[in-house]
Amino acid sequence: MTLEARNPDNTNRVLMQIRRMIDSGDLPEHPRLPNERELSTRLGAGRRAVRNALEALEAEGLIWRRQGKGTFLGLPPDPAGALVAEIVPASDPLSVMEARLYLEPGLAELCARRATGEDVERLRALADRVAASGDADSRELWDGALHRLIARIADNRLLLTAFSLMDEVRMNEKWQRDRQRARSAEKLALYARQHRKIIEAIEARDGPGARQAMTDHLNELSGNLRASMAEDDG
Amino acid sequence: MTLEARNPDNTNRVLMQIRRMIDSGDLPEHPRLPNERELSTRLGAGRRAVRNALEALEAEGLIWRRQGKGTFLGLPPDPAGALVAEIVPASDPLSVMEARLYLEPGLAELCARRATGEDVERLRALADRVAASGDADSRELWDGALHRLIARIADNRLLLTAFSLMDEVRMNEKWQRDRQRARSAEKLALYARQHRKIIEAIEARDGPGARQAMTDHLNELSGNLRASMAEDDG
DNA sequence: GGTTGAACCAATACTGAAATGGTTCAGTAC
DNA sequence: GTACTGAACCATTTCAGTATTGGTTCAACC
Repeated sequence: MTLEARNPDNTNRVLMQIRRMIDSGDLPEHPRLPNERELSTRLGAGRRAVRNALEALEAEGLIWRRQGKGTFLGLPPDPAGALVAEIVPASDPLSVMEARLYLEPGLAELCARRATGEDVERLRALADRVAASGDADSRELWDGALHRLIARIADNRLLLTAFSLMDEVRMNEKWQRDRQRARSAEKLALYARQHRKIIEAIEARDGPGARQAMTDHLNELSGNLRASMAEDDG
Repeated sequence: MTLEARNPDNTNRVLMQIRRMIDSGDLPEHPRLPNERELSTRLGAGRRAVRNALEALEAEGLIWRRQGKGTFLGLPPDPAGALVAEIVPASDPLSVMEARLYLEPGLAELCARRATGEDVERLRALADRVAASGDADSRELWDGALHRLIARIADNRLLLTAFSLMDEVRMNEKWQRDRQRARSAEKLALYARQHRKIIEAIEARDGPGARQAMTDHLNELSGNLRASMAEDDG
């Protein structure tokens, strides 16, 4: 045998193909990528080439992998998440939004103090994915990853756990997730601008600016949530 | 057949027998009791009688039961405790103080918005207790109660859970509790003034003022902590 | 150097049987 | 009616065995 064994730049070819898969977002089981063996056969490359490509994507913070589990889009879950889920209190959408308003601006401020250049690159990559996402599911995925990365970069274990607490509740309350979805292209463009502004302040090490930008962003989300709830009541 | 079906006070007899088992402590797998069916046959009673006895013991807090799991001596495991246990080794006094600085000012602001006249009275009573305490232990106790009440009045379950988490971690960091103790009468007087200022802002429904007053207070505590740590290093 | 294919390792998920507390019901004895 | 027994069934959890998946190593090929 010894079919084709040479494809000098297969790693890069596969990398770009997987990048396209991520961009288009058409995955059989959405947040999860096909396993390495299947990617290998489907893309006509060795498993080594596939793994090289995945390693690059993981370094960029676009995917995460776990032995025995699989490869997934976004950021890895907080290790304390399982424990956190045990104590999440029941909350209504408005109080969850209130908690976000009181937690995340502070996290953005700390993030601005502590982010490295590499961190900023990752934040940008995630913000780009939010903007490039065609469907609401992908947007939600990447938006969640962006906010979580800010919380992680803030680098305070207790505050990160508090964030996870809030995030768990938010994820569990599926009934109201639709409400937080942008209803128009204008809103989407606004969110993209707000994300950019937050990241720019972080890059400039402007803590108060990052805090303010995050506050503005969440106030916008909060307003939309209230409007959507009032709409249903009326 | 229909052997003995009457044992008019079987529940009580079984209850006492199980009590003896617990007292003597000779259980095959120690913290765990034999399952209900086995107890039933071994003690010559119906399962109903055994369950009645176990219900009484559970109400007393001597045992706890979980479907599919078993019956065990002592109190049920506390999920929050497990979370705290995981966070404590990964956190140092400064990061806990940082979390306080990012959580409590917001709680004070919410508190100012939501406190009733009765709430303010209770806050004042606690602040008086702090000021009147003669020893460091009781000061710590009442000071903790004051800050916790502010968090409760803020009336957001998520933020309250986050605060409780932080509070428990703080309590668990025994190695550094001495450091946070005021070292002089001047400091004590300053803390008393700061507490008063926080409560006055809350009473005046001045959210930003309460936030600022709490920030000032925590910054003072933070400065003392740093000074005490630098002292030990030098 | 990079690539391929194959095998093996280690962590995780999955499946099905068994164990366990929770519940209901008919029957029995007082 | 009240209390107890026995049996059946339900819901949750555990456990053991299997399959899946990423992680690693190796020989061979260009």
